[in-house]
Amino acid sequence: MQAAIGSGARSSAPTLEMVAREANVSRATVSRVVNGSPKVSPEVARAVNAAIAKLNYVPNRAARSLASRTSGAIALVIPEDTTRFFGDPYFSAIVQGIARRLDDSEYLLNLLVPTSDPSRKTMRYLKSGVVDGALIVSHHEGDRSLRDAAREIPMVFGGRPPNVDESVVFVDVDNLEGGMTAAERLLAIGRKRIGTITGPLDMPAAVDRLAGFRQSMETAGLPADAVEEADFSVAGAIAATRRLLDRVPDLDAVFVASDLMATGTLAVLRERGRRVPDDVAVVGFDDSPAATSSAIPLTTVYQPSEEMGFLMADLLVRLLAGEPVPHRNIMRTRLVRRQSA
Amino acid sequence: MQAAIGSGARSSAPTLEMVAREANVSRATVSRVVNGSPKVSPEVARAVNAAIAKLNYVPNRAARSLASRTSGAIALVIPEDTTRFFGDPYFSAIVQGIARRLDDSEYLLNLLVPTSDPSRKTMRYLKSGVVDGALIVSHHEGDRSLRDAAREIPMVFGGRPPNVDESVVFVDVDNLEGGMTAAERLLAIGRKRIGTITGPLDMPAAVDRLAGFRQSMETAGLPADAVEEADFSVAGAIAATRRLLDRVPDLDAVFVASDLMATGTLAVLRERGRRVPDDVAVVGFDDSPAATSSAIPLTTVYQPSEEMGFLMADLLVRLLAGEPVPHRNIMRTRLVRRQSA
DNA sequence: TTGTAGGCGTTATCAC
DNA sequence: GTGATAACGCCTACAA
Repeated sequence: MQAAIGSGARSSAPTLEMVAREANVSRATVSRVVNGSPKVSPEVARAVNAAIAKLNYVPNRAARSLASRTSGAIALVIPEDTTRFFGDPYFSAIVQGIARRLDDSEYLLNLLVPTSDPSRKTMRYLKSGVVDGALIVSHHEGDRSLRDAAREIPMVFGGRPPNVDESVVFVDVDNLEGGMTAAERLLAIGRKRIGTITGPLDMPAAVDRLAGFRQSMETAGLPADAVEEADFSVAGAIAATRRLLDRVPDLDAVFVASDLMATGTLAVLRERGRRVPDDVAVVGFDDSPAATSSAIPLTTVYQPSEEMGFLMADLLVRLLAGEPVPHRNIMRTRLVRRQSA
Repeated sequence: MQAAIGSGARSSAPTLEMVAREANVSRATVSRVVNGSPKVSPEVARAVNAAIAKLNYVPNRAARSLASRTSGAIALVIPEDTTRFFGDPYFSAIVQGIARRLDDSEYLLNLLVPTSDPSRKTMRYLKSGVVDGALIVSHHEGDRSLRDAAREIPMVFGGRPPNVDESVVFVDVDNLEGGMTAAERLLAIGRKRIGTITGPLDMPAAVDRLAGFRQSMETAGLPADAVEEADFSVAGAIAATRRLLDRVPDLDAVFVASDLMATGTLAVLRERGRRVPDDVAVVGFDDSPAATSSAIPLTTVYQPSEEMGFLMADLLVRLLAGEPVPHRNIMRTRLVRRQSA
């Protein structure tokens, strides 16, 4: 379909100029049509569009970018070990949602995977104008520089960054509510000695889930001392679960802060001969594929990961279009009952 | 560190012109220094570099791209359901390797996630000059158009595409050897009724692993009829394993074509009360994190996923630099013994 | 070795 | 509404 003339096809791509000639108008007019300017007469617009179709014209991104001082690209920043990032279905879903939203926009998605010195190189990059905006997923307390950059380049965070002010836009779920939901399920089925495996406590999501858990326990008049911190990885969860069982042998339920980690917890429970949910009930978090593919289907707290990604991208696109957008975008969680609790 | 002058910082970025003035040379000379041209006297180069440092100059990508007719970007094409793609540790590792290689190059990585009509839109995009080259991972028989595009834009495939000719460059592991390795382990521990769960048989990798398996079985004088096809997903593996067990009740070993799928197989075996490896031995493929985080650590066929990604990016970068590169890049596999076989 | 000058394909600011 | 005419920032012959 593409007018592939030998090997030089790419370099001889049709230009605005050629379209203008073909339609007997000026370049300016073609530009207006291409950019959907309202002040173009219908007939002329038709003629131009015909010429565009005939020549199979596609605007040159570099030229447009140079003249307009925008890049038409958005950065997806992953300040985390890639393997862990992509290995967690939660993030996969977010990326999926982002891609889906961007698919029918003009924006390109640039993958930014800071390796060694995250902040400095990444910041330079973000400020360099290579991208018009940035999407930041997962971030620890240390990423203060990234958060501050929100004043220089439009960005949207996935998950509430620490110490937010009005200048940062983020999408998150109500992790406090999520933690309470999990604890309440465990209480509802009559468990008394309930523990929890948390995420890294320098991450707000992990802190909030724990806080929700504690709150429910307190309300129920139960101690909330059976807490072990992990790092959202399977290996970390395995170690934490072992510590927890050693310390609290009479544990009869546990809330694990991510489904992926819960698979590790299930493995340890099995190795220790504890039946799930009979001896120890387990509630996860995410409702990711890990929840259903585990040995025992997980009862878990659903969070709309894919939609969160979609919303993140949507907010950024609107931000770039100059529209005002809400700063706090909190999505709701809900319990999904399966077999583990 | 960046000379942030109010809010207009980004738009007032230093240009070649300004550097030239600062160093008392022409723009051409600065350009030469920036692009590492050999024909610049040391003193002048020093002066220019000093000016660059002083002004904190960074070349404008759009302008460079427009003038040089290259984009400085590479596309990572994922012709697959994103969730499945990112959910598989094998792909995560490849992306990791790619990012690592590209990190100390000038190239940007563009994520291309074709949603609806893969070939046409993607092809248009690739040919449009938005990227200088492309990296293609995972692909089914249908992606003929993508493969043909290799003549128009430099690309490197991860995994051997179907019906390759000399024009396509790819990185792959010796899947035939891998299949044999797996089968031989099972034979070595004395199993007689050995089956296999394959990947989608429109993927060369799946076909080759099966062929290797069959070859070893034949050599051993054993039947290779206990074969069930799956799709590299956990859910698919679970279904396939159930079919296999129903059809071949006396199965005493199974080679599963990916670790991720093997976790599904383990779950089914457990649900059917078969002990692993006592009743049924299991060998996986990949040696991904899934292999060690599963309930029973998997004996598996290691493939250097991260290195494959690194090599893919490396080959493409060299290709773009005009260097000749080998077309077939086959990496070796090896058995990793753990508990499942 | 270094400088000059033209052009890369768009957008944007003016007049008309 | 439409059309000239500058930029936008850099690369690259070609000259010097």
